[in-house]
Amino acid sequence: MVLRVYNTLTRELENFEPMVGDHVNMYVCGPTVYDDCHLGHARSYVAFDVIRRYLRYSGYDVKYIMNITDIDDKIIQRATRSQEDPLKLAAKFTDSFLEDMERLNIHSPDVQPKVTDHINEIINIISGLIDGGFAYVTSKGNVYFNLLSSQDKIGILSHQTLQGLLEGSGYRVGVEDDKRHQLDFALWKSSDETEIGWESPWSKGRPGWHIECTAMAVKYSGGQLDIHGGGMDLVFPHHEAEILQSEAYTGRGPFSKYWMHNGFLTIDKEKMSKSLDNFFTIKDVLKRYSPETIRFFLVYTHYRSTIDFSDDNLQEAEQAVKRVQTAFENSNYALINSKEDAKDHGLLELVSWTRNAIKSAMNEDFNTREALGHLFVFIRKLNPILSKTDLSYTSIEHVVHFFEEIDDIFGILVKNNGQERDTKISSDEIESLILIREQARGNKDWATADQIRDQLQEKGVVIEDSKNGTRWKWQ
RNA sequence: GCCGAGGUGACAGAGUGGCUAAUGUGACCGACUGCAGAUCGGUUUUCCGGGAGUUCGAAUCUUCCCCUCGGCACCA
Repeated sequence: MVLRVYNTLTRELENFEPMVGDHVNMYVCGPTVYDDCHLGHARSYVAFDVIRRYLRYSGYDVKYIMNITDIDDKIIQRATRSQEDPLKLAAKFTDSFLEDMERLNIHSPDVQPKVTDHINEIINIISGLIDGGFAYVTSKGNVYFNLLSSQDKIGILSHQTLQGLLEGSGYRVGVEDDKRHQLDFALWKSSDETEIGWESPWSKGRPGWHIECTAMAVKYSGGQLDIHGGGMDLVFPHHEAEILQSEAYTGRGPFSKYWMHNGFLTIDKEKMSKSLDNFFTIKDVLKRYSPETIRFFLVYTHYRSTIDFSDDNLQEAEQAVKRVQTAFENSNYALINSKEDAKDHGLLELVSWTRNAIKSAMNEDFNTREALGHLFVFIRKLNPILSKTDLSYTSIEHVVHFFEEIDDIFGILVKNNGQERDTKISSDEIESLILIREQARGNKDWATADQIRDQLQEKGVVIEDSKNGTRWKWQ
């Protein structure tokens, strides 16, 4: 089976072939840490987390790089307003971001560089660009990329002509008057006395918006990436600027072989964004839904499609993910009642069929929706088998491992089973109450049985009777 | 203006030339159960925006039209 990936560069599904063997250099644009991340960020980072996990699952040796932009005009503005040190503000929101990522079960990148740790690299690259005639310094100490030096690459990713770009940006003419061409973009911005800045050959200043990604991507990939990802809104100008300046600097192309972009998260069919002020932070949403529910909600739609945020959709996800988790719990429970050398009931074949179905779905540009559809079919067929009393240990164990295997890709099962609980009742007490209840049930003393069940319920213990006996779990 | 994505059942959302069009959620009915939970079956479901065309055959290809959303130097 061949993995196929949609490439924004060519607007086509292409067979995925890394530049060197099985090694994949993957770079995803991380956050600018001037505020808490909202659910739109989560959408992007979860999407690429799944892509990265699937690549690894498929046997690729993935180096996953995600930057943190911890200096930028927005950070400066925010810090000025709240009279904080910009770097401290950035550090605070970096911590907040990392906490969100962990809660959403997003694996840490292999490298997570910060812009402020790479000012020297940035300065060196800008110097290289100036020396090569790709950038120029102005009398104000700003450095701009000279767009006309790379005319053949303008519009390479956005698929726009220079003329089209000019028309679109027409009303913004004259914002910075020291540019030679209105589409030239800043590599270095000089800071005034009150603003934070670093010494450079041109001025005390700070990096422009796009250059930091070039600096870090080039440093950690060696110059060329296999995959560069990010939100759809970064295609232009951010990613296009990266291509121009990176290829100008390294003299090599392509800067990235595949460009992947995730679709937006909308709310009431409008893009969720800071500027529209219609966003929910990840922390807001985590107060109302479990991390697994949120992840499932995000993964249950193909990464390039738009997802609409609504309580209805979150509640659907909550129910759906519960179904998966219950099936996993029930499989673990079935393990207890299984026997050596008992019947397989077609489980091995079911697992292997499902694995293949999920792989073919994922190989088609990471079609998570279809893949999870296959998982649900698996669960529907699995459930009746789990209630059988003559199941083979080996087969059930296979099923349990299969859930874990698939979850390495999606990350939606509850992980913290061993978590200590703040409870007023011990497992032993629960077990003995269940035993008493069993006797009552044997005598058809339903009143006592129900009373015990209610008693346990009050302490957060859920009782479930089945053919294989009574089981309990924390609510 | 330029560029792009999309319109599939109650809702969400796959499928992109060929079995009665996945899957999830909801609602209703039934099975199982002392009851509950979990689960299973059935119904809602002959649902592919509209017209024309290509084809033995179209949700899928071509063309025209209608509608929605997004990008175009703040953005995941």
